[in-house]
Amino acid sequence: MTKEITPTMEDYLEAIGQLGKEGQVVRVKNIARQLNVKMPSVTEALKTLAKEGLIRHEKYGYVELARKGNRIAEEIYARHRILFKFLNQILGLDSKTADEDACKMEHTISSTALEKLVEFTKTLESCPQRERRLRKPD
Amino acid sequence: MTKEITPTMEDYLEAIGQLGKEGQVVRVKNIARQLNVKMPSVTEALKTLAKEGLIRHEKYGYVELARKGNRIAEEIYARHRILFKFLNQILGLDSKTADEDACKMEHTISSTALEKLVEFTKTLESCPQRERRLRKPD
DNA sequence: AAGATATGTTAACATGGTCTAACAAAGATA
DNA sequence: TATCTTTGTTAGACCATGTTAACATATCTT
Repeated sequence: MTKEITPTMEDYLEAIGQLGKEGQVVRVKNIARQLNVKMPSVTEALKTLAKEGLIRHEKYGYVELARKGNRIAEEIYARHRILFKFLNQILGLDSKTADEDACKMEHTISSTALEKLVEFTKTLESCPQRERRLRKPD
Repeated sequence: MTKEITPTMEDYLEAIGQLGKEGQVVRVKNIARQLNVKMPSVTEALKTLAKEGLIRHEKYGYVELARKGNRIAEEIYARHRILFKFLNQILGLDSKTADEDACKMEHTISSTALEKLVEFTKTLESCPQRERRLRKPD
């Protein structure tokens, strides 16, 4: 166990986390819609995630994150937010594109880079003459 | 033709471009070493690329980028440089990590984000009080 | 030119992710 | 409760990418 988890599986965990957070019941159908895949793909993925102990899921039932899965989901989502903020607020990218880009980059950027990015963003925000860059993103 | 090209194929084109630029003869073995894969994977990839008209390659012979393949290789490499510069010089990431991260992100970041990043980097470079951030990266 | 070495290719297989079509279970409603 | 609708699963296919092992060609050295 504790195999390497793939970007795709990270996406599934993140989606499950998001849906759960929105108070919705987490069902195969919702996950499928969220990730733009068909239901059989979800079923398949859930099998994998359950095997790794990252979620709980019984046939025809709801889906829940296990402790470990939740940790990963949170982590990925945090990455997403950091990237989104940078792309949208600092670079001034429109929010749709910023979100799409964040979705892809959140799986590949190194932790070190991410830390630097947080630090950097913080510095910029407290920089008196940031207005040139920080004008309304969308 | 003009099918969607995958990140993996982009990597092959980029590697071929790099090796060519270094004056080296481009051979299967070199590409394999560069990309950390075995030779049969390269052979396979070259077949795909040739079918798409992106490279020229005859059995047991050298490899050359076709016009279209070269265009893509250059494009990807340009993305790489932009990302590397930002990660290394602006964020202060060590050059090894910056290179690795750039390698992955170069395939996924949107053109719009990339343009903004160039602009942003330029602005920062001409910013009088950038020294806090632009201290020796490695 | 002959044989040894280096390089390249093919074949067979594995993995991960997706899909469609067909079937199964659950839930809603008459 | 019997049936219809919605949701979920299974089976089977496909594509992209990679591997190892075996074979083929080229190149080098004598």
